[in-house]
Amino acid sequence: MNMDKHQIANVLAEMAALLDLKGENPFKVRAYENAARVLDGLSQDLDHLIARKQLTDIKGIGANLATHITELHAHGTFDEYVQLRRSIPEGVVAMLAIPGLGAKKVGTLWKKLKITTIDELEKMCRAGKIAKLEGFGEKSQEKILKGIESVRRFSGRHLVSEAHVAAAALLDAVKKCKAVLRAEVGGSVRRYVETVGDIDILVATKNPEAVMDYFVTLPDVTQVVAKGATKSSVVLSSGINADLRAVTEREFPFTLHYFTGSKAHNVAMRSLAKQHDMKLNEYGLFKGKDEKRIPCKDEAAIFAVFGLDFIPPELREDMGEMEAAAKKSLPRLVEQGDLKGVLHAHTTYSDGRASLEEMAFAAKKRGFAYLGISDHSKSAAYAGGLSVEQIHQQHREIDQLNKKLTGIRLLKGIECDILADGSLDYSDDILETFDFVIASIHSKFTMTESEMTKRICAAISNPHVDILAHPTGRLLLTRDPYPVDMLKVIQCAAKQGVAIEINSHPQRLDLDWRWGQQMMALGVKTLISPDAHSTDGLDVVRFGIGIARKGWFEKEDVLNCFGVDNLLMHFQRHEK
DNA sequence: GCCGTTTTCGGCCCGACTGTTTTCAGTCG
Repeated sequence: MNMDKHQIANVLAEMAALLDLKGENPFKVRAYENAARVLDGLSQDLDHLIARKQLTDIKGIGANLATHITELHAHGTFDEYVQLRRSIPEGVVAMLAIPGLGAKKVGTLWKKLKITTIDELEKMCRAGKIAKLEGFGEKSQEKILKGIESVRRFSGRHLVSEAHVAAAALLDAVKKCKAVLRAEVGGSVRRYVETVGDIDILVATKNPEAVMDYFVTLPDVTQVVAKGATKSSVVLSSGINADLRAVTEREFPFTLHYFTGSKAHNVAMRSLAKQHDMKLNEYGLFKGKDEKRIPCKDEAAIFAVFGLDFIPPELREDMGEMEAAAKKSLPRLVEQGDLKGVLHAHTTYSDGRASLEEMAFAAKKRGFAYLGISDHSKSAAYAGGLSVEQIHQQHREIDQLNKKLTGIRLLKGIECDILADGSLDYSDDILETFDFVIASIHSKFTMTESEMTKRICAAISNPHVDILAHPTGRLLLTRDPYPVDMLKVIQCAAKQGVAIEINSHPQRLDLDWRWGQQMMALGVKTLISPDAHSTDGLDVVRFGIGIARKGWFEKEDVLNCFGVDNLLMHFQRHEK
């Protein structure tokens, strides 16, 4: 079986966990974790690298991992992996997901009490057997039970959209504490990762004790996991975990940087500091043997010490941002204010809840100069897809509204289903009548990767198609993406001059931002679209902006940062 | 496991909090 890089990354990450459980050298464990992360974010063609034996050119992949990756790519497995898996039950690996349990403790539970599933662990806790185990106690037992509950209830991850709302509310609440001088949200929320495990709040204060007392007694806190002098950890009513760190004002920029991460970015920064004979931690930057403190008033000053431009939080994934910052070639990331309009909105003509006119007003109210309507096409029967007659009717209504309305222009579009064979839902003479055509998949997800890739490439090769929407079909925390060779799709989009959407729906956030740099290298544009099914649905573009920034996109790469004339010209030129 | 303009061997980021211990290992970020 042939594995793609994400499947291989999953195996390597599992290897890391298995090795950890075996008590292997922690640096070996880290090497596997690191390789998994690198592969997940790899923009080059893996087949190509393997064929040319260039895997070891990638930082973090040496001779051994290159062999394993090559083996996985060709056969879907390798000897050491098979043996390790055979020696450790699946349920034991699953126990690692329980907060408070790491490899060492899980190893003890497994070896001493022969526990191999989370269910068994729960029974043993309830029977009071865990508390008697050496190194454990009553509190550990309690904590494990709570941990099991949280794993089951929330599987530990949350959509960044939900986390953002919760984090903003929490930050507001924290700022109301008189002892708080400065406060910011850090962590994966600040980096805009599509799903997050918890919320990190960083605070500057002269009185950390007062801040901690205040924090753990906020009304939204349902459980206090830990409370210390500078760090506390709680569970909010939404089920999201939140951590708070309190430091001095002098330390704050370093704390904010450190707790924004990512882990990989921090490791890179600390290594860089070390090369400069400095030490970087969450409290400061220190030079030489006598650890002379180097003051920095903000994050930009920290980067500047190493000759780096300020790296926006979204880019801090150790995916080339350090090199770009050193070369002064970081992108000027797109901002919400750059959006001139939006495309991809539904109305009552198909499955939207608002009329054309209501959507037009809502878009205008949000400061957009144009709104591209794209209801579902006819085969999307479940969503009230439009018949040819309904299309004509909608176009007449749009023409009338455009005469009547000021300050907003409606564009005629369609979200056209890509059928199983890669053909589109309407004939060419119908497709020609739209200002723009979005193509997307809503059915027949179970195809092989090569079939699906062929299907999508066929669809976007139709000269009427301007945009490919939600290219992987994923629903975060709910449905995996369908199998598709994104690199081939991007190459095909480049050839056809087709843009690939960043769908801003909180559950989609699809395109995956990890493809951004590759898209821009090939000159493929994107579209930050709301996929709105109501007037409020227009507001989600702010999540799409976050993902676009994370993907290194600049406003020049984003179609709806174009003025309406340029946009229409772009679509027309592309059809010729 | 990986890596190298000090090194092909000996490093590999660093600190807080907890619980179970009487000085520290494990976990987490």
